[in-house]
Amino acid sequence: MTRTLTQSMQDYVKVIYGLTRSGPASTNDIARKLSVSAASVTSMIKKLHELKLVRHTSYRGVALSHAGTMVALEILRHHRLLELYLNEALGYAWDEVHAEAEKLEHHISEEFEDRIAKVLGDPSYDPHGDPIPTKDGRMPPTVSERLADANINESVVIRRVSSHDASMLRMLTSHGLLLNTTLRVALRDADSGALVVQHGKRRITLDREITENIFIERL
Amino acid sequence: MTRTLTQSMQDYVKVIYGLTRSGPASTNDIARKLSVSAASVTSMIKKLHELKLVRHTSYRGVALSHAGTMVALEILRHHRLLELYLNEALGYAWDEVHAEAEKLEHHISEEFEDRIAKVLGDPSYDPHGDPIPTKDGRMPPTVSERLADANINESVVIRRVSSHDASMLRMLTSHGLLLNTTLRVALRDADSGALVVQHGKRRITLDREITENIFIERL
DNA sequence: GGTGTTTTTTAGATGAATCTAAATTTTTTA
DNA sequence: TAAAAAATTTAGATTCATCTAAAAAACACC
Ligand SMILES: [Mn+2]
Ligand SMILES: [Mn+2]
Ligand SMILES: [Mn+2]
Ligand SMILES: [Mn+2]
Repeated sequence: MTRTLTQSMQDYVKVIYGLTRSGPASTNDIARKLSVSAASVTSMIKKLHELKLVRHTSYRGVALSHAGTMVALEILRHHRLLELYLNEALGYAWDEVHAEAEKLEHHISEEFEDRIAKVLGDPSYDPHGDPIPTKDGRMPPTVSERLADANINESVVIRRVSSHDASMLRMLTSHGLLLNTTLRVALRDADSGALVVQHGKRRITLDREITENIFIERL
Repeated sequence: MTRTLTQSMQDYVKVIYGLTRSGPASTNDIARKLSVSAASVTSMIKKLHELKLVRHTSYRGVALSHAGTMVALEILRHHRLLELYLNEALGYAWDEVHAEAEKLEHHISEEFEDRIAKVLGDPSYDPHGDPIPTKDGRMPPTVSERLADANINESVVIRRVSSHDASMLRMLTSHGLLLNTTLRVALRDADSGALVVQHGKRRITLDREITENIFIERL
C-alpha cells in the first residue's frame, strides 16, 4: 500500500510522524525538517489530506490519520531494519547507517524487508536503540529517561542515542560510550548542566546537548 | 559521478548500452525497451547528448560515449552484485533477484557496493552467469556459445542463462537445469529446432526459444 | 527515381514537486 | 485591543519526465 505513494509523500508522512509526538505539526516545522519552502508543505499537505493520510485545518497544523500512521510506521520499520542490517551484516558503523537507510527505505520490497528481518532474528531495536515497529504496526517500548536527568553517583546503562549526527556518534564511540555501556555520573556543572561521567577508568565530560540525547536505564 | 544523474537517465543509459552491442540504437528500440513513447526518447537523448553521455545525429541513432559507457557499466555492476547478494546472502531464488535489483541498483552508495562485493569475495559472475563489470569498468569474459548450436551427443555445462523471465527460470529450476549443470544433447527436432537433452536419468525437451538463451561450455 | 510507409523529431500539454512573491490569517506585544 | 510580527496559504512560475498529434526525414519497393 505504501507502494503507491511517491517517495516525497513518504518523506512528508515520516516527518509528520516524528513531529506529532505531542500535538499537531506546524507547516514551518515540516518545512525546516525537509528543507523545503513552507509553500511546498502547504501544497503537499493538501494532497495528503485528499489521500486521507492526514487531518488538516487551514492555519491550524496537521496530524496523521490512522492510515497515515500505519504508513509512517512501515517506513520507520524499513529504516530501522535497514540500519541494523547494514550494521550487523555489512559492518557499517552506527554513525554510517542512517544516510544509507534513508535512501533505501523507500525502495526495498516487502520480500526484502521480511528477509532481512528474518536474518536478524526479528529484532526490536536498531543500532541507536530506537524501537523497530512490528509488521502489524506496534511499537516496542522506547527508553525515555535522559542521562541529563540522572542523579550524581547513579550508575546507568546507555540504551538509546537519539541523534543521527554522525560526528556526535563518532565522539561517543571514541570515548567507548556505545550502546549497553555502563557508566556512573560523577559530577554535574550547575551552570552549563554538563555532566562528568565515569566509564571504567576514564572520566568524560558530556555537555548538555549530548546528555539530552542519551537515554538510559538506571541500575 | 553517476549520482548526479536522475534514475530515468540511468535507465536510458543502461538500455542504450544493452542495445548497442552491434551498431547504434534506434529511437524506437529504446522506446520499446523502456515502455515510453518515441517522443520521450528523443527528448531524453537530447539531454544525454548535452551531458556528453551519448553521441547522436538526428534520425541516425544513438551510441554511448566513453563516459556513458562507464555509467552503464557502473549501473550494471550494481545490478549484478545486488542479484548475487540477494541470492547468496538473503536466499532469493535466481528468478526473484532481477526485479529487486532493478529498483535498488539506482539507490545504493559506493560504500554499499564495495561492502557487498567484499562479502561476496569480489565475484565475477551473477546468478545468471552474466559477468559483473569490475570497479574500473572492465568486463569479465562472457560465455557466448548457445545450447541451440550444440551438436548431437555433445556434453555441455550450462554457464549462463540470458533471460530475466521468471517463468522460464522456474521451468529450468523444476527440471534441475541450474547454472553449472552438465547435460548431453540427445536429439534435435529438425523442424522446430527444439532439443531433447539428457540430464542424469531425465530427458527434457527444450524449445528453440529456450536453447537460444542458454549459454554453454563444451566439454 | 518517385511515392507511399515507417521512423524520428518537433510542438505543445500534463502532472508532480518544487520555488518566490504576495496575500491572508493568527499570534504576540505594547 | 490595535498594530506589528510571524506563520500560513495562494498565485503563478519552473523543471523533469512523460504524453499525443502533427511535421519532417529516411527507407523501401515497384
Ligand atoms: Mn514494508
Ligand atoms: Mn536509528
Ligand atoms: Mn557504483
Ligand atoms: Mn542477472
